Amino acid sequence: MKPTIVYGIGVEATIEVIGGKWKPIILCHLKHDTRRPSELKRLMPTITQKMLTQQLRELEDSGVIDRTVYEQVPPKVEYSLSTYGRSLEPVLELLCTWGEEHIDRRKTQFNENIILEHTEL
Amino acid sequence: MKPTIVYGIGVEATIEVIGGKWKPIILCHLKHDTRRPSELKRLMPTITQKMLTQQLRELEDSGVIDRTVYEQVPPKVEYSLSTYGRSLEPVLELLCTWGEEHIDRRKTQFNENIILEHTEL
DNA sequence: CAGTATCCTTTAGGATACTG
DNA sequence: CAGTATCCTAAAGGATACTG
Repeated sequence: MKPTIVYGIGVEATIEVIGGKWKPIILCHLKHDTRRPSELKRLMPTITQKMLTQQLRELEDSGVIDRTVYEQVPPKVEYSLSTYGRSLEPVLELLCTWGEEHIDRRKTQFNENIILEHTEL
Repeated sequence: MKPTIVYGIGVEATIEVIGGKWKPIILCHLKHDTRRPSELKRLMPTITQKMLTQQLRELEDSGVIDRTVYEQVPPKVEYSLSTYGRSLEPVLELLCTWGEEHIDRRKTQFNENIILEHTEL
């Protein structure tokens, strides 16, 4: 018999899947495109190799991303949202756009110096 | 001159405001209702007094919730989404519903024993 | 290029006791 | 009731070196 898990509200289950410092960012970068680890590293210059791999494994274990390995030398790997992971697209979209609007607000209301690099690789 | 802050993608700014273990849960409980600290504590039995106060302060500092103090004995305090915080409502709504659907999936696809207490106080 | 393994630091989070 | 203050632990995260 499996243990019983109790949640008080739906968002608790969401946090378990996409919570943390890096997962939402990784997922947003996979939102429209398949990405290689080296691309993700360039998109997130401050993430360490260890954290990148670790977070990608956890997202894979949760079933929201797919890992595709091309058997060649040098190795090539691609990550993408899984079929199930695509159900997160609306969530990720809102998380991104709210942040963009929040940045605008901080610029205009509070005169903060903020740069949003909308990197295209 | 204020320092320059650099973001790679919008969601990074969102995480700074609603990231962490407790903030999304607190905000979801404030999504439709004004709540007293004691109510929040009952809705989140596993949060400690310290974390509750701390997270509420941070949300207040970010400008997404309001704190209303009624000058009476015993003291009465109420927290609610601020005008600006209400811009988060669509985000919070999606975070909740995605979690609910994720729980359903885990129940039906993987036969996990999960209880979602949709507590009404 | 993609990933492991090890060790280390930081910080998020918790237990407990106390106050107006 | 709402909140502080102190101390402590666990977990998240990072630096570095190495491998197929």
